[in-house]
Amino acid sequence: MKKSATVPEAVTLPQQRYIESIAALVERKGQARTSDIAETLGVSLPSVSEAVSRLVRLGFARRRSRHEIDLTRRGNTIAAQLDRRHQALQSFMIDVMAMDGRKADSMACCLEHLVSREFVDRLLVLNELIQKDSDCRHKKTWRRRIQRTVLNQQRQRN
Amino acid sequence: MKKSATVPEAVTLPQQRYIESIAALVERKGQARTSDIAETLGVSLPSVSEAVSRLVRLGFARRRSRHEIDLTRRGNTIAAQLDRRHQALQSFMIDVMAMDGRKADSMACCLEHLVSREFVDRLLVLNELIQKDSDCRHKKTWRRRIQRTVLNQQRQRN
DNA sequence: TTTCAGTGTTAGGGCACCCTAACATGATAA
DNA sequence: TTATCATGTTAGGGTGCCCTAACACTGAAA
Repeated sequence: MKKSATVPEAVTLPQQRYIESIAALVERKGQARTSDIAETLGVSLPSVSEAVSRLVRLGFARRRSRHEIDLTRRGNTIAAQLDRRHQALQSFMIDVMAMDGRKADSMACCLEHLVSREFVDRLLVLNELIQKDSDCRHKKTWRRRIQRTVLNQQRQRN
Repeated sequence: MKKSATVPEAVTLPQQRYIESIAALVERKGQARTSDIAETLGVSLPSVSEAVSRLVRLGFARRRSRHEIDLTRRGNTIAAQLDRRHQALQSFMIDVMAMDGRKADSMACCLEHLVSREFVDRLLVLNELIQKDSDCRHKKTWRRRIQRTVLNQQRQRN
């Protein structure tokens, strides 16, 4: 009566990346193939093969034919969540913190996997408040201040 | 002439957690023992034993005696970084987004490992701008607005 | 039909982490 | 001094994730 070694309670971070990648490929090309996933994630074919099998076993993905992989309902739910989080984070970083678009995107790619729903909900409200702040020029001012301060800091460090 | 399997370029996320835990224990009790680390991280003793050996091998930790583990200069640098990031994130979540202290803390614990220096720098400036915004009652207003909106959303979902 | 890219999967290894069981060690009580 | 308990480490196993090498399948030229 031993407790099974590792209960797969949560979808791991790499698994989330695979799910995202499949969702993006299906969206963009209508289908996701092993080699495409490998390419976009910068990983070998066997790694993808193995990971996809795992996702299928866990009920997140499906093999529709030899060359077509897609997501189940559950998989799609996760992909949608990640996308929402990504958008919220990226928008905050770009619009409020004046971060460079590419950096914001890659940062969002990291954080989206960990951020809680509540965090994102709150962030979205904040984004909007700052955006729609009509009687006050804070957004622009702050962006400038943040940008200037950080650039100065970086300059001093070099 | 094969490329060695895995180059340990980056300190992994679990490793960062061990480093943090050691730093906290040294700070609080003057020393870190295997069992204390195991307790604070909720992990078995052998796991700690193994992890500490790894950290020692990688040059982040040191065994000063049978029951004393501490960090090297490199280890301390990482611990300090993590602490700075944690503070910045937590303060943002509590003071700006009106999050509950405990939730903010645990969220910060996740994010601190992934957030870039630049992100933190910018966040700190934003925190200050909102804090010191004397001519404008935004901070309070926004906190209230965020709090109210999110609570409403949550209520509607249940 | 035979052959051969292109695409995937299996086989076989490696490392990080985590666990339970069993063993070692050291300080203190008997 | 011996018995004991607290504290650690070793042994032995699992899973996830990644890789290279070798093998399988399929569709389209030769």
